[in-house]
Amino acid sequence: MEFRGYDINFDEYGAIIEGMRDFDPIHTFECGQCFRWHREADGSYTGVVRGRVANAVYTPGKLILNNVFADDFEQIWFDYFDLGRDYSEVKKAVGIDDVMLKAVEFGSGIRLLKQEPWEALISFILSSNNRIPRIMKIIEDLARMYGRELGYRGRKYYAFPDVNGLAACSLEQLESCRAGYRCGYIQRTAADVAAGAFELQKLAMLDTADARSYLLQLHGVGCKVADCMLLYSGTKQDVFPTDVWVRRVMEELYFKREASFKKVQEFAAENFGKYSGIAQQYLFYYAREHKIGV
DNA sequence: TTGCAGGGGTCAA
DNA sequence: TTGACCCCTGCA
Repeated sequence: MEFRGYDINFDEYGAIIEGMRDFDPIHTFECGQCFRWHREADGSYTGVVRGRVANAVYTPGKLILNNVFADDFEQIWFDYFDLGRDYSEVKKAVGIDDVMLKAVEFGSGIRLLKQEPWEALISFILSSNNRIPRIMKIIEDLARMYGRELGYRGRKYYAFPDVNGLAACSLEQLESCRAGYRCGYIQRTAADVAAGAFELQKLAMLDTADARSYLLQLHGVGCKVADCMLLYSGTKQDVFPTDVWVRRVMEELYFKREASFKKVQEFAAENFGKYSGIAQQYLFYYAREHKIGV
């Protein structure tokens, strides 16, 4: 069948997407934006998204999503993989100089995954002062303890716990996932969202500055976490999540001297505009793999 | 083996 | 602006 410009076929295993451009599973799943895709021995990736398990196999031009069928593809996966976006246009817009041209070429298969907002919020609260493998482990533990059980190919997987699932947990229960002081943040945020004191669905209706301010009301959410949540939930693309490491990379690649957080943000807004967040992904992945800013 | 510094951040003083 | 925070990792 033809679906919004893609040639998609379904068999008993799942979806086969032909003519897939601007996608590489390593670039996309291992650039630091997501925490629930695991590489299998055969090089494919298995992940849990919105309570569904899928296995992604990629060969140039063709993406196979095992365990993904027509309804879910249209309702979940098309948006999740940002398939409606023309990345050649993004690349043109952010390829402003030699540095960015190199970064874009190196990470040419990065796609911004549109993750479930609640999961993105909690995941990035957990990311504070923390490293990727440990964040992945904490999220996996939380899902195993408080998420719905799912099965695929004889293995157990777990959905990310919903708002009420986490709001119902005591601090002691949350602490069993060994997230340390972040457990208190999770508990208060879950309580605020469950009580309706904070409405996640409002974020899409606000402009970027207001959405960021709104998120900052939550306990455990500062500028970096707010920008990550907005970017990786697919809510806003004109943010440039800046942590100490991104700042160091920008100093090395662009400023050639110390630069403030504000300076980095202004530079991104002026040069990358509405695609700042995607530009950050290319730059960040390039810098990490080339050990820039270490 | 043990001990210690520091981490892709946030909060509160 | 600065230290504390929970836990883990890397390194001496």
